[in-house]
Amino acid sequence: MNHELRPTTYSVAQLLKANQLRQTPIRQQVLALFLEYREALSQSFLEQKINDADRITLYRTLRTFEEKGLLHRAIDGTDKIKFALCGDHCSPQLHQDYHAHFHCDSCGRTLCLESVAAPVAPVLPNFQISSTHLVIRGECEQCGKKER
Amino acid sequence: MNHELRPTTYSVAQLLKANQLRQTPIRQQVLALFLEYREALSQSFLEQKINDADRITLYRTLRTFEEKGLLHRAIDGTDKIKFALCGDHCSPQLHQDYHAHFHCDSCGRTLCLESVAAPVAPVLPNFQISSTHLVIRGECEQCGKKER
DNA sequence: ATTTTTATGCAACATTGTTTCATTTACTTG
DNA sequence: CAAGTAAATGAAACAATGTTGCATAAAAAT
Repeated sequence: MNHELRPTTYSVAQLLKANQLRQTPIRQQVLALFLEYREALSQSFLEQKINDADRITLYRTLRTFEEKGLLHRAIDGTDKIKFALCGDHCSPQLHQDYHAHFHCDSCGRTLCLESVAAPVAPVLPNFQISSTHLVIRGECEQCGKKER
Repeated sequence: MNHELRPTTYSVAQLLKANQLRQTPIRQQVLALFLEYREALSQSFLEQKINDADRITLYRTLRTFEEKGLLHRAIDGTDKIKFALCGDHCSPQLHQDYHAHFHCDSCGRTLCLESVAAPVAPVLPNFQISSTHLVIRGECEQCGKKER
């Protein structure tokens, strides 16, 4: 293994290898962007960032990552599908999202609020609950500053 | 006014009138379905139920109802947009969803859990919070019964 | 009954989601 | 390190959904 790689690249390669995924340019770039932004990203955002990426490839890359337990869908209340890096508690079988997601109605970004836990599932007789999600909407720090 | 109308139809007319909307067959049928089901409905569902409805008309009807404060979008974690009847606390200016939404991964229905309140917005410094949404996913009562 | 206002449905187009298949590329093995 | 193998990619093609402009039809107002 090449030990001269930069930390980010190193992590990307590590992540791919750990999930038995091939090291391809597209996958590396996609993962690098998720590591860089650390927030939920949409496919259209990735298309803009990686200009030599075919949208079909991107589509499949995201689903492959999801299947492997590397990414999960972030519910943010918009009609756009977004993915976020999974924590260690996610696996191919089960995606668990213990934190809340904040969606900024101004800039459209979706942030993972690691510090805000989604509430424990309330008791619902005869309902089988598999997950709960807390979505918070409003205006983020950055957008609030801009307006002043 | 025709006082021979059935209760449901009566409510529909009332609701349209109260929101300064014209009494048209499509609008009446759409509203009647929301009153009948009392859960979040997608456009495709409505298209199936009202077979003489043009999808563009339905599209605009839903948005018009939303603007008027009659319907709001229900966040259920799927990529499909769903609308639900607003409570009295909604207005054209502000849609407020105080209750949780339950999405059944088996039948795809989205129920408004009037008894489960969405948590109060947590404190997030420098974030302007406009709404919080609690989404619960799993298997509903009906689907659970079927499997046994 | 007539006018005015609004809703409807068609046409048209953009965007997104999704599959199939031939080609290329990454990994494996000798 | 040179095949061979398995998998990823990109092109094509199509479905579904989102969205607007405009002529016509229908509802409300007069």
